[in-house]
Amino acid sequence: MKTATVYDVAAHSGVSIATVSRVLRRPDDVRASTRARVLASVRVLGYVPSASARSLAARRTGVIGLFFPSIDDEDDHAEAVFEQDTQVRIVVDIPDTGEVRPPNLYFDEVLRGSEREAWRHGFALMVGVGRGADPSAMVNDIAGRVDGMVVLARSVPDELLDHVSRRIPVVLIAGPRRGDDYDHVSVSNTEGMRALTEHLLDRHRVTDPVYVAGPADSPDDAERYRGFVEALEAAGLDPAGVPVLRGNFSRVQARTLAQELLASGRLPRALVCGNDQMALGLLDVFGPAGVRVPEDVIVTGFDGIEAGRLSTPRLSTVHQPMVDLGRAAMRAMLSRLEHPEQPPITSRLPVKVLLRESSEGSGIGG
Amino acid sequence: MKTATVYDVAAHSGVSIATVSRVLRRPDDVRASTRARVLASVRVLGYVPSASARSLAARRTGVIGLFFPSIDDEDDHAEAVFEQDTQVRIVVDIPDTGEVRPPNLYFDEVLRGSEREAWRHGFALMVGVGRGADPSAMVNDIAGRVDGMVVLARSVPDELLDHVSRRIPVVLIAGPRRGDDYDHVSVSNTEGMRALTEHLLDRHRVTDPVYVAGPADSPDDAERYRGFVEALEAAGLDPAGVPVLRGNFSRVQARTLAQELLASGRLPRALVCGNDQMALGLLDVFGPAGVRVPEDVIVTGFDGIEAGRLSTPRLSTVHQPMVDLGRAAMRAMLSRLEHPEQPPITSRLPVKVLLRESSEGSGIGG
DNA sequence: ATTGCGAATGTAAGCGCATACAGTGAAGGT
DNA sequence: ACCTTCACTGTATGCGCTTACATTCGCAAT
Repeated sequence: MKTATVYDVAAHSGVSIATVSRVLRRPDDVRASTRARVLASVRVLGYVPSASARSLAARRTGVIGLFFPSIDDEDDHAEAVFEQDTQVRIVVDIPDTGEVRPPNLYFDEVLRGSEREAWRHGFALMVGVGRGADPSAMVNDIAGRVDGMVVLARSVPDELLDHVSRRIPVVLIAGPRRGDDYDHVSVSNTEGMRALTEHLLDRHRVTDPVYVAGPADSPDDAERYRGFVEALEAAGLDPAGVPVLRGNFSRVQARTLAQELLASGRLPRALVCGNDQMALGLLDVFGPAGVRVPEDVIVTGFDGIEAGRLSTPRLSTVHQPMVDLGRAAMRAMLSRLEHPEQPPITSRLPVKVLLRESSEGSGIGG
Repeated sequence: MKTATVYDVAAHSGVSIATVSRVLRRPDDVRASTRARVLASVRVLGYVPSASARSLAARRTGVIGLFFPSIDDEDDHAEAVFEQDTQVRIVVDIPDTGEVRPPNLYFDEVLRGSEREAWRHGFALMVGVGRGADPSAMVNDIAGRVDGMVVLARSVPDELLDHVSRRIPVVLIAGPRRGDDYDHVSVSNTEGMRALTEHLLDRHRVTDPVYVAGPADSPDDAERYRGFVEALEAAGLDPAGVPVLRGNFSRVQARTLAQELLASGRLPRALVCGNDQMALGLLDVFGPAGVRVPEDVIVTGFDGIEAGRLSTPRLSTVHQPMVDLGRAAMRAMLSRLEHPEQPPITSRLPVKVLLRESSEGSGIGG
């Protein structure tokens, strides 16, 4: 059975294809009786309009693309599951502090926000996750299918971005600004970290904080570090005298840092981490080692991931509004599609400093 | 600047549009020198092929649709955030046991699995989340854009499903089988629950388990309950004599159940819950009330969500391979697209019983 | 130099729809 | 009775690409 087209519906209900099209797109332009007849045919024939044809004719697709970089490199362990013979396995699951699954909530939330905002405005969402070294094929593919594309962080090389942006508008989420040609949505990294650090300096009289940095090429981390430095300066401390531990945003690697720190024998009063994962990595080591948090050392993170809310002690951190990031990006895109000529807009979403037990002790109240 | 088309590229590089098309689709059919010339033009002109036109001409879109029901009805609280004046707010975040954000990890993971499998096979993914009462517009819209559609649980009414399935193949995830016309992927709910319950009955000599059920119309819960009953029967217990507490899968409501249970003064040896959320709700109440888990009462869940791995005590549960569910669904779809005539296939993914402290005590070892 | 033949390229016909424009008919005006 | 007007419907074109088929080219074999 071939799938039905406008022609089939038109023939079946005795009208022209133009009328069928009108019934679907602008029902009020068609007499009620005609409309009913056509809709009946649609039903009978199981007609679903081809979006390809429509997009081609209408010169717009009604789809927005969303492109993420990939963090979870768990990848190809997977085949085995499908060949399994038993339907149930029983496993005694011992506690461990490692990450069992990659905490990708970040993307998930951005996705959720975007998806919602897109549909609200009549757009569908197409998602792509960049894996491996060369996202260009995928990005190009998506770019050809959509009216606009939202790109996370630095998941796409500049050159490629320039290329696709000649066809469709591009909105960037987080990461650095690229030139000044794209709309850009991000969070107040600097302000958030500054506020958190100032809190430690002012309320807790910390005089020797140490910054636990992310990868050197992370623009987010750079912004956060800047906030840290600003707080130091505002408090009259010399940033040059404050040590920085170089991490890579990963929990595992942060454990190593913690061990080195313990081995060195000199613990600062506070460890300010560039993200939550690293902070959790420190906690993983300090707890068993008998180092009390926050009595012996204050630990703070950045991101506001769920795991930080469930850790012991719970993690003081700066919460980023991920869902809102997605929504804001989508709004920027919609605005851009409506007003193609408006100058690029940059928006910063506010963050929230969450003071919890890893800095405040159990007696809450900064 | 109009966006470039094949015609522009063809003119620019002095070939016909057919050759341009070949360079992009079947590069080997074109002489290397010509190919290079065309690619150069592509680059210069910023040409990105229109997927609409291609899909129309090729009679396939290269996109698979994925449709979820919505659980998070947090929805429209949201506007305020964008109007905020301050970039940072400082909040003393006191601990609470409630769910701060909806644990939608379920979908997230299915999505991740699907997305990955789709791209691996050269398909893009379009996602839709059904909100509100009438998903038909959205489903129809998606159906017109894709080569096949994966639908979660009972998010789409049968009638609509039948309609779109006349145009494209449909694969169902979880939920009940619909007729016998669709490919269907689910997990071993019954077997998993049976194995878990048998463990309690056999190893822990539980003789009076109580089942905490989900909503009466949940087919998943029904399957799980069946597993529970089978275990009882296998152990020679009469299922009719075993009480069932009716929950609704929510954590909040489960707390109420727990309180009623405490008020009644009669705690069974084990509470077997239809999902993790409810089990966590019970723990929320038992802990503060001084009821020890598992010493006073064993609590188990179902799903294997992250929160159950981070609770105190950690939750014994049956873990569903969500990512694999997504992948399996996508595989079923790809197989269907390749062999449209093959009879509908049903596949069940294995589950994993995770024994943790909410049933085993701290001295691990069943 | 011809012939033959595969490789490379061009020609042209849609794919299914939206939409500008033209046509039709009935109602209203004179 | 004739002209407008308006509401509705039909006709015809093209969106940008793929692909069957026709054509031409390069070059080895004759």
